Order: sequence, then C-alpha cells, then structure tokens
Amino acid sequence: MTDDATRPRATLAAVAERAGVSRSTASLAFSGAGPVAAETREKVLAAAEALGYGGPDPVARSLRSGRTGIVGVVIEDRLREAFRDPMNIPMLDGLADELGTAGFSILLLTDPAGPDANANAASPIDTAPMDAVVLVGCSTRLDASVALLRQRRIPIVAIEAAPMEGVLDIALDNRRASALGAAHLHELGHRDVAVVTLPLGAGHAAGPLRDDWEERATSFPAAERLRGVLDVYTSLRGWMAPASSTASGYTAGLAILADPERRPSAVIAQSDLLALGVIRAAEELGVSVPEELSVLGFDGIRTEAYGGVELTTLVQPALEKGRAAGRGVLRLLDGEEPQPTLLRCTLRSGATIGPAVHR
Amino acid sequence: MTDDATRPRATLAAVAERAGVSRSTASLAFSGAGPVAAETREKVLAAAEALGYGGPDPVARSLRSGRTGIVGVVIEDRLREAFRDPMNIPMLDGLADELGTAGFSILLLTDPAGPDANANAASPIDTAPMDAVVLVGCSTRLDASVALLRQRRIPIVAIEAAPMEGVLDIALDNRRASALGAAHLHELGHRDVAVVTLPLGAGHAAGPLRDDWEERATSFPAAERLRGVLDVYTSLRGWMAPASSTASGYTAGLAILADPERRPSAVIAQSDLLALGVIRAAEELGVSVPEELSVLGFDGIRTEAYGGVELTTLVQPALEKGRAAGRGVLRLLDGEEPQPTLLRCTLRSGATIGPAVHR
DNA sequence: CGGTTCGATCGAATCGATTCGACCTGTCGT
DNA sequence: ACGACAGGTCGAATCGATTCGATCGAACCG
Repeated sequence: MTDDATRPRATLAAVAERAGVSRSTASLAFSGAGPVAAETREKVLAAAEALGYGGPDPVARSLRSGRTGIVGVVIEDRLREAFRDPMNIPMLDGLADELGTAGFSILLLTDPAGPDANANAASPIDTAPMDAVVLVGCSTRLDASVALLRQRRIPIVAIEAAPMEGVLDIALDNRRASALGAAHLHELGHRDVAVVTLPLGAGHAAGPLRDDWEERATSFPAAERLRGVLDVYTSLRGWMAPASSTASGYTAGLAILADPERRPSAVIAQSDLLALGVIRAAEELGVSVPEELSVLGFDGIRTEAYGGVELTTLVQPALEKGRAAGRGVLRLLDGEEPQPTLLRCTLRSGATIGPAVHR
Repeated sequence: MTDDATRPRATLAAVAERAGVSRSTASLAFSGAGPVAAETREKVLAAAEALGYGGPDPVARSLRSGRTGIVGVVIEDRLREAFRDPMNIPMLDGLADELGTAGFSILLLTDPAGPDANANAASPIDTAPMDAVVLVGCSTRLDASVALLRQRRIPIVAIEAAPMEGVLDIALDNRRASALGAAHLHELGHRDVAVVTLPLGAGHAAGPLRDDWEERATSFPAAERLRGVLDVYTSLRGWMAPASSTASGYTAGLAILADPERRPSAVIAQSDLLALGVIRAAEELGVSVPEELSVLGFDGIRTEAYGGVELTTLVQPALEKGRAAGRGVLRLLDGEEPQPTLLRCTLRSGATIGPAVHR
C-alpha cells in the first residue's frame, strides 16, 4: 500500500489521468452508475491504488448531489444532562436505527453556550451541513435558529415540542396520560396529593411551585404533564425539581414529607427518576410505600438497574418516538408530507400505589 | 419575512446580482473577511433578506475551505448498548466540551450492521464528511475503515484501543489499575478470588472463562483489565459477562456463588455495573457484603442513582479521557504532533471490601 | 448491405461558495 | 503637485466531484 503522507491527497482527476481515461469515466468506475468496461474499471482501480486515492471526496460529492447524509439532532443541553434522562437513549436509538438503515448519520448539536450566549456567534445549528434536523425538547431559545433552518429549506422534525408552523410534530399524549394517572389515584381515594414537576424552564426557581408557572413555562412536555394533573386535581401542592434525577426527587420528597401533619397520601412525580428519589426520601423518613404513601412515576424506565422497586408509572414509547421521528425525516426528504404523530402512554401497575388511607 | 417555499433556494450569486455587486463582494459582506463599505454591506444584507437567503451554503464553503467542522465519533455498537455503559457519557461530554468550544460538532458513527455486515456496502465511516475521527472501543473489525481513513489523511484518535500506527492513543492504565485492586485484595488476605470480566469480543461465549481467551480477545481494555488481575492472581476462576450491565453481573454472581462449598472470598468485577449485579446476587443468596464476600468494581460510577451502595472501585477519569481526546483532535488538526496520553485510575475505598474470612 | 441500437467513453457544464491578484479612486505626505 | 498607500470592488481561478448530451464503433437485424 502506498501511504505517503507527504504527497498531497490524490483527486479523481489525477486518478483518471494516470489510468488514461477521462474524469467522467473514472467517476463512473467508482460510483457504479452507468456502463463501464470491466477492463477500464480495473485500470482505474489500479491507478487509484497506486496513488493512494481513498475514493471520492464526500464534500465535493455532497455539493453536487445536494445531499450530505447527515441529520442534525438538536439537544438543548450539555450531553451530560441529556443522557441523564433515561428516555433519551432509547429515543436516540430508535432514531439512529431508522436513519442508519437509510444511510444517514446523526450529528449531535448541543446548545454551545447557555442562555447568556453571544447571539452573534454562529452556532453549528446554523452552519453545519445537514439534510434535516430533529429538535429534541427545544425551547423558544432556538426560535432564531429554527427560522434560519426554515429559510435554508431544511426539513425539521420536533419531538415533544410546542407545535410550530412548518415543523413535523412527534408528540406524546403527556397531558392525557398524566390525567389518566391522576384519575387512577383519585379513584383509589387520594384527595391530598402533591406533584413533583419536571423543570419548567430556565426562568423558574426550583422549589414550591409558583402560581404564575404557566405563563413562564418554556418546557412544553413539563407543562403538559402538569396540566394533566391539574385536570384532575384542580388544586394541589406543587414542587418543581431542578432536574429529572433521583437526587432532585429525593430533595423534593424530603421537603414534601417533612411535616407529618401535612403529609399527602400520594405523590405524583412527573418522571420515574424523580419518583425513585421520592421513594428513597420516604424510606428514610420511615414512611412506607405504598401503605402510607402512594407514588406515581412517569416514563417507564427499566427500574431493574436502579434498585429494583417496581414503579407504578406511565410508560412512554420512547423507542417508537425516535423511530417515528426518523421515519418522519425520511418522508420529508422524499418530498412527502407526513402527518404529525401522536403517541400514547399507558399506565403500568407496579408496587408503589395503593388505596388512600384516612387518618 | 419572505418565506416562499416554492421558489428555489437563493444563492450568493443571486443575492449579489440583486444588490448590484459582484459575488466576491457579497461573499466578503457575509464572512466579514476583507474591507467592505458599510453601505455596501447594507445593500447586500437587504438583498439577502428580500430573497430569503439563509447565508452561505455550508457544503460549498467546506469544499472551498477544506474544513467541515465535523468530527466523527465511532462507537462500535448500537447506541443503546453504548449509552448503557455509564462511562461513555462523561467521556462524550468531555469530548463535546473540548470540541464544541472550538466550533466542531460530533457525528455519531455506529457500526451499521454487525459482524455479518455486507463488506461491500459503503458505511458512513467511509463516506461521511469529517475533519477527524475518534475511535471509541474499536476492534479489529474496523481495520479496513481505519486504513481508508488514513488514506484520506483524516487524523485519527483512539480511546482505549490497541495502539496502532498513525493513530493518537488516549489510554487508561487498565492493567496497572486492575493489578492494583487485585493486590489490595491480596493484602487483605483473599486467596480464593473469582473475576467477572467484561465481554472480550464477539467470538467468545459468555460463561466460564476459557483457557484460550487471550488469543481470541478483541476488546483491548477488557483484556488488559483481566491481565492486570492475572498479574496478581496467577490462577483463578473466571466468568465472562456478555455485557457490562447489572443484569449480567447478577447472572454471573449467581453462578459464582451457587455452591457454598466453593464460594470465593472475593469477586473482582471488571466494571461497576457488573459489581452491582454481583452484590445483588449475593444479597439474594444471603451472602453479606463485605463480611462474607468482598466485591471490587471498576469505573467509578456515581452509585447514588443505582441504589446507594458505596462501591470499592477503581475510578477512571472518564471526563478527562474525553477531554484529552478532544484536545488531541484539535492538535492534530493544527498540524501538531501530540503525544499519546496515558491516564491513571485510582482505587477508591467504599464499603464493599473487607478482610478475608477463613472458614 | 444499410440503418438502428447499444455499450463505452469523453467534454463540458454545474454545484455554491472563497480568495488571490488586479484595478480604480481618493487621500495623505512631502 | 506627484508618488505612495490604503480602502473598496471586481474578475477569474479554484475546491473535487457528478452528470447530461454527444460521439464513436461494433454488433445486430431484416
């Protein structure tokens, strides 16, 4: 193998010249489109080998064909945070699966700098080469970039975002599911219930939920899940977690259960990680679950890895969410006009909910 | 905003014409390189606005400049598997952090099809546009692709791979660290020890470790960690897990602890997830840790999210691993010749190791 | 045997920008 | 008042491929 790093990279033109054919023929020999005599192809391949030519330059090819084979996935967080949410992984997996078999790769686009970012600095979202974009849990902070993408005629798919014009929506029935769970608790007699919400947006302080939460919320799914609970329990105690994690759930749990006199009979946690944290707090305070306290989760994580409690929770089809987004991307790239998708969550009974006890 | 989706995307040439300037001037107006009269810039920007021009095409720009702003990260697994390993997340985070501030984005490249893949089908690894590549836990299956990357003059950084010519190596002292942990157990009097290894490669069957493991191993870090243990305990019982997960650890634990007569005094698990699984198996069999059984892990995950056992384990600097790789990429792209990095793991004492009890 | 068709190859246009060198026009210094 | 210099603009080459239409022989068919 000729592997001379000093020599400049060979081009198709050089290969063609060495093989004694035209550039067009050399191109055909590589791409396989169009008829090329076997002998000619051999000559071209031999010349390529001799020159250390590694095949056509992807960038040049993209320029001509108008396709890069890249789909951007915008995750509005540091990766660390994004992957702490266990739902993002099967979602990405479904996305990668659907896109991968169609020959596309995923470009990870994170918000390079927080809310205080320099608005003038071009972010990769605005300048990366890609054929389409998937927005994951995106807030209004991205509005400018979304407008630019639209202008660049780049198809956009949004997962669990507030519906936007010209953006294919892949949604979960967060509100309905959340209401379903709440209704279940209501049927079991629970009247004094507390909710631990997901972070509603950067403008909020973690802690007791403020009355004006709705107008200040920027996270669509977080708000929807909360609305679902309020559809059933018009008034209740709320606590906003700073993140979807067991640690935040633990803190919230301690706060909610602190005063034995004012202890609710059930806690609705708007993610399973939060629920696990609440349960740990209850254990520590000597409150037994589900006898003295019912805990409802949301997401449907495999709890086996987290210590084995069998959560009662609303299971979301995370893998399918990613798959649906992937299929949406492919359809859009094919020039079709796919319909928005609404996926349903289902209540899975575990061992963390029981009838309300009246004290 | 003019947002006419029917009209073809505007080009810089169209903008220039409408503004009554040459293409070169229009280009300068956008890029900011070179002197442009304020008035001219205004004209160009106005024309762009009117035509719905979203800025220079990234692909064309890349072709000219030779830079795409993309770094490929090759993860030889489905994403699902890759992200199940908790060490990959801080690693990726460190990588994204270092690369992101330099303006690069990460292209996720997974092995599109298993070992049975059609070797002729061009994979994204071979055809994606990128400036550099980071290999994560790569086996010999990628050799052909690596050769191609080298031919294309694309800088390559490998994390925890067997050292390769022309590839910048970012390594962990897996063997030394593993030996360190084993030596610690030895000092505490443990003589009868079992090891639960990471998957050594596709050719192996999970279960009792076979004598010929070394020649068939394709996972470099897995093999190195095992060698480290064997540096101290020249002979011991081995069990190869099919994956680094609590479930696999649990299975391994049950198998190893099944016979009370042949129960080892310590188990060396070559990842923390495996260790947690072993501990759960021990709990279930009524074997108390660390009184009756010592368990050593490897990695240093935050166990708080997994149920709260404080593992004694070898902590690897996962974030720093990613950072080092990121810096390596940047140096290589600057034409420097960075040195390979060797990062050290440290033993962190938790509550899962105790002195050997003699029965 | 002439015309048609098919297979193989080539030339040239094209994708959408960047950038170097040339050119023109004021302005400043002496 | 003249040469130097700097700012502003433009033309043309360049990046590395793909692809359409044209060309040229050879085979095939009636």
